[in-house]
Order: sequence, then structure tokens, then C-alpha cells
Amino acid sequence: MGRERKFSNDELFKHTKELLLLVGYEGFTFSMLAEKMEVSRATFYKYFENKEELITEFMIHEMNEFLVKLKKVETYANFNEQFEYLMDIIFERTEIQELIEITMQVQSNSNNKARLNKEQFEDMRLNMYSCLQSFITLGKKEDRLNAQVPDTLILGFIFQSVAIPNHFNLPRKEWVQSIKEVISNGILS
Amino acid sequence: MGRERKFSNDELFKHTKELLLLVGYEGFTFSMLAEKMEVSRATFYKYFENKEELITEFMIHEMNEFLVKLKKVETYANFNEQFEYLMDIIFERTEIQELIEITMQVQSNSNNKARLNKEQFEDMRLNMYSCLQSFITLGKKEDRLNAQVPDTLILGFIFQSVAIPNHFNLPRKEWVQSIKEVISNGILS
DNA sequence: AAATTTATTGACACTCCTGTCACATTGAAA
DNA sequence: TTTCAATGTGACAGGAGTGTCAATAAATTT
Repeated sequence: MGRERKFSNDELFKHTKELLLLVGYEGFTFSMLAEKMEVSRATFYKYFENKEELITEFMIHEMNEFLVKLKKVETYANFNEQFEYLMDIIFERTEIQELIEITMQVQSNSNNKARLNKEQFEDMRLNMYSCLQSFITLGKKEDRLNAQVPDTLILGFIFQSVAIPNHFNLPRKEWVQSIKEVISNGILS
Repeated sequence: MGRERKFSNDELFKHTKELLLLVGYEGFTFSMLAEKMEVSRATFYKYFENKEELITEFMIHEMNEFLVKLKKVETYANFNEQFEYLMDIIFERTEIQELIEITMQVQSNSNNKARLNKEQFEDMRLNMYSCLQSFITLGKKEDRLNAQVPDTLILGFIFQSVAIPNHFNLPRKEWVQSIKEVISNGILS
């Protein structure tokens, strides 16, 4: 019962994401979002106490979508297939890493909802890492990964690689293929 | 003649850098800088029209320091030595990449000094790339670099690697060594 | 010591964002 | 048709940053 909403949660999060990637956490304001969505700014306060709460809630939503896909990595039997699949989903959501860094900037001082959201998000992030840890462990067990290299560095390389600017706009397929090649065997011939 | 300045340019840029890395471009304000430096906010307006002008000027200063070091790469005769030297200076100034990205956010609409500064900075950035291009070309000529990999990706890998978060705080020397190893030969064994 | 020059500052007016609230709107239930 | 609960909005007060300027402070020159 009651009035119909002017926008769905999906729409809200879609615009939030675009704005966040455009202007960053500090630059993000309810005013901009309201203008973008053609809605009164006051409306948001019916759903969120403040921008921290909106952004942390958005990030949980975003991370959830990513985790669902990431979990499927376990269904692949060997390291090679897991690696292929992992690169695919990472390059399908190149912005996840950037969004994680933005969320790190959220300061939640008091005992509010944003604080709880941040804690939940932290749990999800660790969940993500543990999922990836299994991947690394398998790779080292199968003797496919260089055991000398710290696990955290292997993951770091994989995740950072999506952030490399493709200045010359090489075709996506070729670009991703090259990145896989370099991550696998390095830049030396 | 006249009164003595309360702070040097070096001090100003030092604090600007710290603040920028802490709060990002959008979060940076003259108020914060003034408080940090224990100076009146109004003082800055004697030297800069606005924050865009300060930040672009700072970036030129920063890039200059980096370019001076980078130019020396040409004094090394072969690829191996150039590679070693390059990694050293990049890890000595791990923040240069981050600062470049921050500067990209500066919007200089009108025909002001910030606009000119941005253009000058862009020149320096291209200068940087051309310097690195020589390094790549030498590497491919000496048949040390994988000729299949796009040049821009090789540089991207090297520069992005400094941004990989060292979550477990592995000792710097070991960390850099591992990164060199992965850049060179990849994560596979 | 007075004049001159340069640096610094507090205060003011302006703009933009925030959080709130009473009031308006809408759609479904009674 | 009336009622009512959920949704949406304009307006207001408060806070923070901006850019400016007249006044003040400190060095140097005369």
C-alpha cells in the first residue's frame, strides 16, 4: 500500500556507482545524485541517514554481486580453468577494485548504521580474499604458481592489472589476452 | 626587501603533497592546508588564484623532480641496468603515479593560469613516456623484452606495481625484489 | 627614525552542502 | 468515497569553503 516509488534500488545504485567513479568519495553529494535522478534531494533522507550510509549500502550490494560470481571459481577443477575464469570475471567488473578503495575512505565515527555496514563490508572483503586464497593454494600445490612469490603479491598483480590504462584503446580481447600473458610469464622474452 | 616569508615553497609543496595523498583532490581545501601549516588561509591567495593553480603548480614541481631522475636512465648502457635503475627510482617515489591521477581530476575551465599549468604538465607527462619508450625499444632490440606485448602494457605493469598494497607489510627490500621477479617472469613457475 | 615594500591576517559576503520538518501527493484498503 | 500509510518536496537553519580587501606587521632602504 501507499504511493509508488519514483525509482528502484537498482536505479539508485546504478547512478550512485556512476557518480562515485566520476567524482570520487569526497566529491559525491546528495545534490548531484538528486539532479542526476531528477528527484528531490530530501527524498534520499527517507532511505538513508547520510551519504556514508548510502555508499556503504551500495558497496555491500556491489560486493554481493561480485562474490556470487567469485564463488563459482570453486566449481572449476584445476588451476588453469580457475585462472581463466578469474580473469574473465575481474575484467567483466573492472571497477570493483576502484570501488573498494573508495569505500575505504568512508569514515564512520559514531555507532550508526554506516559503521555496521562497513563492518559487514569488511567481512565480505575477507571472504573474497579467502576465496582467492584457495585459488592460490591450489596453484602452488599443482606447482603451477611460483612458490617464491608472496600470495598477496600474486593477487595484487591480478587485481591491479585491470587498472592499467589502455591509452591506445587496443581491442579489449587482445588487451586482456596480453595481460594474461604478462601476468603469467612476465615482460621478458 | 620587505617582510620575510613564513614558509618556503618546499614546505608548501611538502604539506600539499601529504594532504593530497591523504584526502584526494576533491577533499583538499585551503582551510586544511592553512591549519596544517599554521598560517592564515588568506595568505595562499597572494600566491595562487585558487586551489587548481596551487595543485597544478605543485604537480609541475613534483614531475620535474621525477623527470630529472628519469632522464638519467639514458646514461645506462644496456637494458638490464636501465631496468634496475628504473625500478629503483619508481619505488623511491611510489606516489608519482597516484599524484598524476589526482592531477587528471583538475578541471580548468577558463583561460587561467591553471589551464596553462595543466598543458605544461601534459607536456612533461609525454616527455616521461618518450623517455620510457626508449627504454622499451632498447629492451625489444636487445631481445630481452617479449615483443608480443604492447609497449603501453609493459609500462603500465611497471607503474601499477608500485600501487599494489603491501597488506602484510613484508620488508620493503623483499617486496620490491618479488615485484621485479613477477614483472620479469610472471606468477607461473 | 621615517618611508617604503612585501607578507600576513581577520572579517565579510557569497555559494554550496547538510539534515530536518511540515505539508503535498499518490495509490490501495476500508 | 473516504481513509491512511508510504512517498516526495520546498523551505529553513546551520556549517564549511571561497575569494576579497582594508588593516596590520616586519624587513629594508633612505
